[in-house]
Amino acid sequence: MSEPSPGLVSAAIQAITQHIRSEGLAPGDPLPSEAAMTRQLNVSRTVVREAFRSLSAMRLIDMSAGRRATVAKLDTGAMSMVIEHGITTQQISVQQVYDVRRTIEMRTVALAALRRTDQEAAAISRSARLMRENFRNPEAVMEHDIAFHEAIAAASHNPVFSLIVTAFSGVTRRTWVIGWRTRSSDEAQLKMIKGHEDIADAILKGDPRLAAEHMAEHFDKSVKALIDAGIA
Amino acid sequence: MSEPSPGLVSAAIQAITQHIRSEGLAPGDPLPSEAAMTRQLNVSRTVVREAFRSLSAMRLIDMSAGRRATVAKLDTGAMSMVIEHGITTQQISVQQVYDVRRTIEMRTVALAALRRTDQEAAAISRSARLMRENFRNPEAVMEHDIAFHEAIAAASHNPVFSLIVTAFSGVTRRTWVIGWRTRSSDEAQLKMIKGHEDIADAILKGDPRLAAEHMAEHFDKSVKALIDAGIA
DNA sequence: GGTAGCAACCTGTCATACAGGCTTTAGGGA
DNA sequence: TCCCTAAAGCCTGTATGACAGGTTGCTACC
Repeated sequence: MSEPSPGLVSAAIQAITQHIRSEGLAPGDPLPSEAAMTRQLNVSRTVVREAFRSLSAMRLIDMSAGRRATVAKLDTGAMSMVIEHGITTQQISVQQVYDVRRTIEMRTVALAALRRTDQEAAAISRSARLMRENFRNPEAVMEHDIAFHEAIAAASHNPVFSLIVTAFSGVTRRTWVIGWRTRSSDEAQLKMIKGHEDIADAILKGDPRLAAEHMAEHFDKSVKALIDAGIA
Repeated sequence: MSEPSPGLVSAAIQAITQHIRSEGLAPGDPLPSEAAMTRQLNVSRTVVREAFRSLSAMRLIDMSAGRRATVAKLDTGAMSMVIEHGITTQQISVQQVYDVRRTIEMRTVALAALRRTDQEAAAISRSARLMRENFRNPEAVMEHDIAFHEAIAAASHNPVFSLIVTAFSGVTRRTWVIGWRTRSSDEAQLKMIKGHEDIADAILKGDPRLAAEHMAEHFDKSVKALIDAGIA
């Protein structure tokens, strides 16, 4: 991927990912030690370390002192960093993120309705219930809200959806409270929570169309709330 | 984002991203030098360098010899690495990627039909035309195919969509030829190219519904081709 | 006033050193 | 013989110093 940007570190990164590929390594499998890689590539340990560290920052590998680096399980680390970077440098707007979320979650919710296990349906319902039970504590409501959406993505049984949805959670944490505040009355806030319960019920019933409808409504109201609050 | 994984490097990464945020830096703006960061954080240059290098690997910053690091424009580098990692370690399947692509591109194509400039519409049509003109050269067809989808994402005027679509391009490059081969006859191959032209025309006409329909058809046939080829 | 060249700064890479975590193994005790 | 302990040997985390080569800005000369 991308040109061999002139640099030993980039080459080392390629070599490591190439090693994972050619050896067919799975998550948890150990990688060569830094010393071994140093000899193999004939570069200094500095270069090899920077390569390992870069992959670790992207969460493609796990590093810890004393142990060799291992292949990592799929993790949203890098993706959320990219999204957050885009937001903080104003290259993407919160509204644009919500449009993407809406697009994706209209699908995850439908898939969840079709594929969810009973356990997954229960987890989704539980998050919705916890939103209501904690509704005097915005922080808690937010966390259950986020968990709700991630649980739906997980129930879609497509880890790529989970990856993307989870990557957006960081942005959500920074803007959620704004939307909450625009729902100034208890009534408005409870209505928003009701929306989540409706989604959970539709998933429980296994009705993808209904679930998608409720999800669409939820997003439309959320975006409206953000716009009312002046988020460009 | 994520726990302060015990480590000076992680702390340094946080400090740098925090600096970008608090100073409100925009793409192209320079970051502190390694030496400055070394003093500020009171750690060795080794640590600071690994932090910078990690951010550079994620394409959040640009580094080059002699110059200070600068804030980077939005780039798909990290995301495509994550996706490729998921594929090569068999944590996600090609079919799952296609499902996500279908979901997203059904939206980008509709947005493109509504928002595209004349220039963007022309670029999309051109890619489709180049597919036909080069159709004896699979490699070229593939590249124009990829460019076609990226152009549509760009015309959606939502960089997050572009980011995601482009992140998938690497996977496409590895599997595209498989789908092409299952279309064994010239007729079948030209039919697939016709599908792209239909999409381009719908975008040109500004008909989002028609564009989405053609896109759906395109993906359904592509997925079918992959399944026929035995891609799990 | 303009320009060439030098000085200062910056990143890229290397070598070395040492602290501290982990694993394995050898040895001793039961 | 078996188990348990402790030391040895790898391994990563961090620090320091050095030098090459690129970049930039300033200075002094023309």
